Amino acid sequence: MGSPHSPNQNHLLAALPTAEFERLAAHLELVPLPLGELIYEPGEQLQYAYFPTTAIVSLHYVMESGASAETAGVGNEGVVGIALFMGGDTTPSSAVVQTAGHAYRLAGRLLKQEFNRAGLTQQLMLRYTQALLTQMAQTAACNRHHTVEQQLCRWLLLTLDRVSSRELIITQELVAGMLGVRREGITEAAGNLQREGYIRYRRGHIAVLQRAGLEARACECYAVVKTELSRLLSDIPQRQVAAVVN
Amino acid sequence: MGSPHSPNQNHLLAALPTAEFERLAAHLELVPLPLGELIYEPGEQLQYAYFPTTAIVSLHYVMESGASAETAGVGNEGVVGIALFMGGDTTPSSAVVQTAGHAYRLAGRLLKQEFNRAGLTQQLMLRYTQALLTQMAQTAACNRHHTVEQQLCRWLLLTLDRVSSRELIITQELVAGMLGVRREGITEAAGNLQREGYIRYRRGHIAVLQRAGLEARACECYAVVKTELSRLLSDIPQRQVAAVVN
DNA sequence: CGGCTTATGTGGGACACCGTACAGACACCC
DNA sequence: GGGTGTCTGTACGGTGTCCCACATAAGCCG
Repeated sequence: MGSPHSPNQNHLLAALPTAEFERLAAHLELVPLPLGELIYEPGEQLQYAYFPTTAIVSLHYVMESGASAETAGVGNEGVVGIALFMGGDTTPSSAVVQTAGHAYRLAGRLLKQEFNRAGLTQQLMLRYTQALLTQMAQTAACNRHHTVEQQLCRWLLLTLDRVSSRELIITQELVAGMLGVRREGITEAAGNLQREGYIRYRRGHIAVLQRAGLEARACECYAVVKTELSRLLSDIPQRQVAAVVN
Repeated sequence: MGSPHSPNQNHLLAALPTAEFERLAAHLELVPLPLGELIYEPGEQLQYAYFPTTAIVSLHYVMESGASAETAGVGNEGVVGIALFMGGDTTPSSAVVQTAGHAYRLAGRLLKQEFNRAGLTQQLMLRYTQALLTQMAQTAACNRHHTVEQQLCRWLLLTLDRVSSRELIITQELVAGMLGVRREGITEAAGNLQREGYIRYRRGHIAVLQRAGLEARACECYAVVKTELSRLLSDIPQRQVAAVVN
């Protein structure tokens, strides 16, 4: 079978009540997001919100020195472009595609319109935003106190949760860029994890063999982010539609 | 003269249109916030939102190891307890009074009610939340890349902007706790700044003599947070009223 | 298949920060 | 006014990460 795309692959869209979803559905546009694509730059007026299905987008800040750091990631659990309904219309950070895939995009005006109807869409967007806030706060604490290896484990787990496969297509160089550390630091940490048999990698590919191993090595931050996300969004019933198998 | 408290000392409350302010005013309760008071703990169901006037509250996360780090600070520019209207009702972080002073507190139910009227209160709260998000994202990047001295300068400036005096009442030990670094690191950095003549300190007091010096030594993060806050909130007209003496 | 680009592995020296330990000094309170 | 608890200054070795340089190897493409 091919790859039947559906908005329901995005958890937020899948959770919208039928009436609200119907209003948006016609305007959802499936777009491919190639690795490295810049979705928005600092200060740029956002035009669209993106609901990733298979793609993963990294929100990160680039410093004057050129150094950068990811502050949060967005996959099929969320939406890129919260500034649209929060009222700022832009942010000082940028959004870059970290894992190639697809997303449904929606004109900012329409999302804002639906948000202002104060229905479940609004509630969902606000709750997701709070989860994002937690992710950023946790990243801040994690950057302060945890080792590169712990952070790598956290990052791998969070990324893994957003893709259907157990293999990530990304180079160590790019991972280093995400975490804001040296490439060699990733090489060393990944080497340790491979020696333990938790992962196996080759040029541009990282396969996770033992999730449990990574979870044991990761810092608490992974669990905190994960738990908070499900706490905030899980009690909202998913609109049940024929499950789309990918 | 004494110290005439007024809700208008808090920028958010001061920006509410008359009608909306009037609905809340009767329920605003002035409370003293002593240094170190725990406003809420991780996972605790919030009861009140706090609008600081002279107090400063630190949002921070305490790790399993006992180490901790501030993820954002809230002073007279903001509100403590955004989880109330974001829908989560609680957060994994805690809120502690970093500078003693006062705040107006408001029952969570009432804030949420007013928020749901979808007037300017909602818009203000959302915009402030976005500013808070930026602050957390910036803290994450800052923790990754900048030195203790740079971060101390950023922290001093942000704190200074929230108080009326140029002197902060806080020990180096507590500052270290905020930034999540060793106390000795602060001693050393503060020593440098004092030698340059930018600040002068004695047990539990830090006086800023040359703001410009601190600004030159601080990382860009201070300016980013500051600029974003004013971008998001400055274009909202402040309600001009006769100062209310309480 | 052979060459070239790009990713990964390794090592050495530098530096910032940590952990610990302890000495001095200030401010408060009895 | 003297004791006492707390805050601040200083020093030491240890460690994690950075910066730089270069070796090796994998995959792509002609």
